[in-house]
Amino acid sequence: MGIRLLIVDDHHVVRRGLVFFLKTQKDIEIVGEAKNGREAVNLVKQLQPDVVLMDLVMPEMDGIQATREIKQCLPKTEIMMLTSFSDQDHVIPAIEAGAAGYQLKDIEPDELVSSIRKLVKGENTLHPKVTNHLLKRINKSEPSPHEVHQLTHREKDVLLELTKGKSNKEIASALFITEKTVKTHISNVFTKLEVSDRTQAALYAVKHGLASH
Amino acid sequence: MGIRLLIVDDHHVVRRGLVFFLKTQKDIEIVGEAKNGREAVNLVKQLQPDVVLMDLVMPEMDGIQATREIKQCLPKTEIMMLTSFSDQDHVIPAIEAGAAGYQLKDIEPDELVSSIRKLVKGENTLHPKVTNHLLKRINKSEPSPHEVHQLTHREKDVLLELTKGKSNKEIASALFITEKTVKTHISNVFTKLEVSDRTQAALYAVKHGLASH
DNA sequence: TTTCTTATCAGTCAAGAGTCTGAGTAAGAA
DNA sequence: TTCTTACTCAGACTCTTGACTGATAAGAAA
Repeated sequence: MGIRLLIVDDHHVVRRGLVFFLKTQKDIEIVGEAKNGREAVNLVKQLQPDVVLMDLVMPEMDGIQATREIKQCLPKTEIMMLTSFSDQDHVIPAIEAGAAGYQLKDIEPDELVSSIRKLVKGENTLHPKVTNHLLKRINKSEPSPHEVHQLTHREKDVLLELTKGKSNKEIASALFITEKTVKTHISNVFTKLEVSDRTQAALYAVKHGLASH
Repeated sequence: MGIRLLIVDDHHVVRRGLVFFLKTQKDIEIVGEAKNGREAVNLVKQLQPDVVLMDLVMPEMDGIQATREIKQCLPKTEIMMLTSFSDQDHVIPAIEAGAAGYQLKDIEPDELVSSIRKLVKGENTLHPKVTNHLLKRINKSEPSPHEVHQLTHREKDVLLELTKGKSNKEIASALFITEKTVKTHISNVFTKLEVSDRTQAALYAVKHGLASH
């Protein structure tokens, strides 16, 4: 019996490439392809593959959210992240969402295959860079870069305007409130995000995908 | 005689995928692979391929710079950009650098092949989204988003520190100059980038890939 | 040589940013 | 009802920013 695999990537050429290569492996059976997270979730429910090869950044729904939903419905499905991002801000949420593997796209194809095989045996395979981040994370036991989610609705509104490069006065008139109120919200945002000025807040926001980078 | 093709992409799986697929095409001969711009330039000089399939974002040297250098040495080499970025800030410089084709990675593989064939016949093939940008660009004839390149070396240094969220004082001690000098540089950066404060400058920098986003 | 560019620094000044304290209102939870 | 949270606003105060003017020195280009 082969490994039933679902491929998820928004780029057609990448999917086609993976299919072409993985088809040469006798013990792997590609049961389907999806071009975004939403499609992936639906197809997983329908096809119940053993392993999902999941891209991270995709339109409609990203790989993190898709992983979360898949692990909720069908927790025995193994998710292997395959992406080009190796920074903490992508790695940690992916692992937290339930990905059992995390490989970078510069991986040797042969290694990719062997890590897929390890995955079904219950072994987790992470790229060295990724492992590094995890260790750092555990050692420091950071409060997690999720402060954005602790922002209130209004604070997010203000932050969004801020990331457009607007001044307090401009934000005030955009949201129909006074400059004083804007200042209050912004101060709160700063403490929640643990930054000390608007530039840092704006950079934080675009880095963590809050703004329309 | 087949089309001699060089594949340039920093992701191994992408390269492998393209090779696997393109090998099925009888009139295409893959003469080599490169994993960054610098390798690409060297290999082009050595192998003299007809067409280069070029990724945009790569370590060491990006696709734009590589295209520029290749077109300078061997102008008859046709460059096809194959990337996932369809925004103006990537498209325009690529075209200006001398790329004759620009396709997105979500292209149908068959279409990719046919656009490669068109390329050697001298026909330019651009993705519809890309064409759109070009038309807009011509109509508006914008001053071009290239102000970054007009920055002096020192101004770039300062801007880089700025995009780390540092204050003028912090930038000053990081670069071993006074705060006054930092202010001077920053003011110059603002006028060149046509922004009015540091937040906008920082956002501009990360958007245009100057910082280590 | 002269001119231009770049990098350095200073002084002044107005405006903006950010903090702190305090306070009123509305909605929802306990 | 009471308590809490979110949103709103104000005054006072400090510090940072950014513009403007002007100056010096080194090096490249004309």
